[in-house]
Formats: sequence, C-alpha cells, structure tokens
Amino acid sequence: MKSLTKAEEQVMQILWDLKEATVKEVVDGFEESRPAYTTVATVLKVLEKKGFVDHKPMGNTYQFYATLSKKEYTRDQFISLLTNYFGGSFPKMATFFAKENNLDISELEAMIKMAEDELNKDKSHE
Amino acid sequence: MKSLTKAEEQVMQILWDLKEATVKEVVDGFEESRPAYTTVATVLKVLEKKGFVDHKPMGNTYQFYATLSKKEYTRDQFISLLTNYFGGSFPKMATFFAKENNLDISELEAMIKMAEDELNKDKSHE
DNA sequence: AATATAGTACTATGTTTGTAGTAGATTAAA
DNA sequence: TTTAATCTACTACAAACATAGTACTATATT
Repeated sequence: MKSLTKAEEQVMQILWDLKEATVKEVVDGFEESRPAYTTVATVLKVLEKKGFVDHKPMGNTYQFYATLSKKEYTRDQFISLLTNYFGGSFPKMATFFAKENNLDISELEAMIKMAEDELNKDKSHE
Repeated sequence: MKSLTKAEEQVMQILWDLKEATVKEVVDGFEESRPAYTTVATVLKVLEKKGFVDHKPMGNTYQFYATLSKKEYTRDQFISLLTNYFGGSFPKMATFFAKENNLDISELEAMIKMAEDELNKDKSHE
C-alpha cells in the first residue's frame, strides 16, 4: 500500500511538476511558509529510502526525481477512495458529485460529454 | 482539514456502519487480526479528543458514536483527491476512470446512466 | 589565499501513531 | 460472598513524522 504522509505528498507534488529538481528547487516550489532547506532534504531522504524517489549527481549537486509516478499514485488513491467510500461503484461517486454540486441531470451529462471528448482526444493521439 | 490516520479510519468505518457501538462491538467489527480491546479503546479516546467521536453512558457501559459523518468526511476526501490529482475537474477524473478500466465511451455512458437513475431516485424521495 | 556561499550528511527533538498492559471498579456467577 | 468476567482509566513505549540545526565539504568571489 503506497502511502505518503502530508509532508511527503507536498514534496512529491512539486517533484512531479518539475520532473526533476534540486533540493533548492523543491524548496522554492513551496508557496508560502517554505520549510527549511534541510527539512526538505530530510523528507527527500525518507522518500528515497521508501523507494518513491531517487537522485543522480548533476554538476556539483543532485537532481532528485520521482520513481513513483503521479499516475500510479493517483490510481492507488482513487481506488482506495472509491472502495472505502463509494462501495467501489463509480456511478455512486458520480451521483455524490452531482448532489454535492447541486447538478441536475443535464449538467451531469455536460460533464460527461467533456470526459468523452477527452477520451476521444486521447484515442486519436495513440 | 479533517484527517484520519489509518487506524482511526478503520474504527470510524466500523462506527459509521454500526451507528453506535461499545468498544467490544467495534473490536468485533474488525475482520481478521482484531486488535486488543484496549487498543480500540485508546483509538476511540483519541478520536474523541479530536472531536470526531463522542460517547454516552448506556447501561453499565458506553456507547460510542461518530460526530463526524461519513458523508462529511467523504466530501473532504473526495474534494482533496479531485483538487490535488485531477486539477479540480470531475471530467478529468471520469476520463481517468474510463481509461484505467479500458472503458469505451458507451460503457462510460452506461455508468453515467446508472448515476442518473440514482439521482432521479433520490429526487423522488424528497 | 581568505572568506563567503551553497550543498550534503549526520544528528536532534518534540509530537503523533499504533499497540497494548495493568490497576481498579463493577457486575455476574457459583 | 468469594470468584470470575467485564469494563474504564491510566500508563507505557517503540516507530514514524515533521521540522530543523550543526559540522563539514566544495565551490565561488575578492
């Protein structure tokens, strides 16, 4: 069960965005209240020990990069949410979303149209 | 940001299912490898301190019940997943789901039909 | 070369989590 | 009414987390 703590997840998100980055770049990736350089370095070390991150020398410093892809982790998270909170049923999740946002059926359908277009787009790219 | 640890979440799931329960009943709610009675009692105590659970006397023991509803927590989890992994776009999430499951458009549509039926059903209940 | 800058390794510390034992109270059974 | 079972309160403790300081190295600037 891959699982990231809050701090780890923030770092991973930045790393996923940047593809690869030095400690400094990760620190700069934080919006407000940046953690200390060494804090980020420590988190990266932990992530590396857990096998989610690796690094390679680059000039006089290191480049870190994620070995756990965002997609893979997304899948895990998605499945876990779907399983534990929607009985594994995507329609249930969609219903929940519609209700939460006070969408009526036509609006839900519009959402789905978008998803379908997205699907088509991807198909044509292959 | 409401957030439950793994152990806490398991207990909450059982509590959500049972509506209310004694420590013993929660323990029995665990499938395999039940934790010790006192372990569950401790987790409940922590949950109570965090404000997610409360209890009331019932005969010679206590009944525990969730004050954080499953729906409310589901919403938080859902929004957080949607925001952090799908750019806040439900269509993106639907597309991801379709691709993950190798669904074609007609299958995705069938899923959505189910969601719509569900929506209708709820409407008529109000 | 001396000093300032930037980076990594190692260490540190308070907090939270996970798990559970023990003591003492209460109730039920013999 | 002694004993057994049940339950709560309190305490314990190792592992994981979050956060960061310090020491030392390497590089860049005067």
